Amino acid sequence: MTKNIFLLIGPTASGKSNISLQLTRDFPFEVINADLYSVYKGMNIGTAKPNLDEFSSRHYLFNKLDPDMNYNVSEYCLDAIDSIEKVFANNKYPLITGGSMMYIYQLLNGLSHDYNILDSDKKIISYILEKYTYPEIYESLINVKEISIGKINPNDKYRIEKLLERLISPNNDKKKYKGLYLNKNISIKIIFINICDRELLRTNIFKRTSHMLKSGLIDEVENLKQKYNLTLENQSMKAIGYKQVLSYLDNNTELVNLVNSISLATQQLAKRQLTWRNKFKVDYYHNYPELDYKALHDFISKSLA
RNA sequence: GGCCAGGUAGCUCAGUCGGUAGAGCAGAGGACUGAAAAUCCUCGUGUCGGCAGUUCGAUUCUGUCCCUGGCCA
Repeated sequence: MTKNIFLLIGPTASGKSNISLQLTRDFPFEVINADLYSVYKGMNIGTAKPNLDEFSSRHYLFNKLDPDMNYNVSEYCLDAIDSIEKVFANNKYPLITGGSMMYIYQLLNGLSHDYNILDSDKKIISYILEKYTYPEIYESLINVKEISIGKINPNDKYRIEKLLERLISPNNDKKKYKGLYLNKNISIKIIFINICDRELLRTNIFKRTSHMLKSGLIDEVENLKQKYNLTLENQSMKAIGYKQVLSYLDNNTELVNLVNSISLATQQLAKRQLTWRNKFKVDYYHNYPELDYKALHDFISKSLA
């Protein structure tokens, strides 16, 4: 028997959660979260986390970590595989839902290396980063055969730092996780929520942001900050909504500016998430704002037949 | 009403010693292997407030009018 896995992916604020709630009522699905920040406990308003009680089935990888913990793609892939196996063991189909596109992409396509960064390595890296400019480091890495510089731009500080980590870390050549696509027994169907009206999405993001603030986002952040002693340095606090509220609490700027800065960052995120559609083998486009549920329902019924 | 400062890209502003102009932000498109809600790449024609004058040529100088802000009455 072929094992079916469905992915419901798309930009933030496009309605993924509602659709997935509806789908768990109509199909034998169990939802596996693919939103990085919904993995964290207590981050509810700002991540627009669905009300988990409403799922008519079990759900996975929500509220798994405390907000002072770290997470990464590698851990996510292992957790997601584990969850997928549990869903199949339960005779249901996994519905992987979320917008952390790189996590989803690597879950499908695999990770090529296994490496761990030691604290002593981090010190070396930060020393290098202080001493040289990014283009200088880039130049020095071009001919290093252990790593591939690929399409990385000399100004891309994030990726250059990652290259250094990979180079300096031990065990950096073992195959680690090969990706769902290499498993011949499973059939993957990708449903992508495509945005046909960006302007409307923008309006709705602004409304949603205002609503989040009315619903107590500031209190949510303040409570988490106190409970876990969080700062902008914590991985969880890099989330849109959370980082802006943290600096709002520090600087006491106007509330209007807070709404605007969160909305803007969210809109820009949505655009980047949309661009990922170029890299996925999409089986079905669910068009926003129409979101024709009947057509989606038919597509899934056919896929399961 | 008088004086001063401004009116240049959707926004904030540079600039042109006279040869029709460029940054940041916004916006559009794109890339994406471990902190990715991150990071980075590409894309700039706009009556340079209106009209007139000087000039081969004015967004730039001059005059005048309009608008905005400030100060003084």
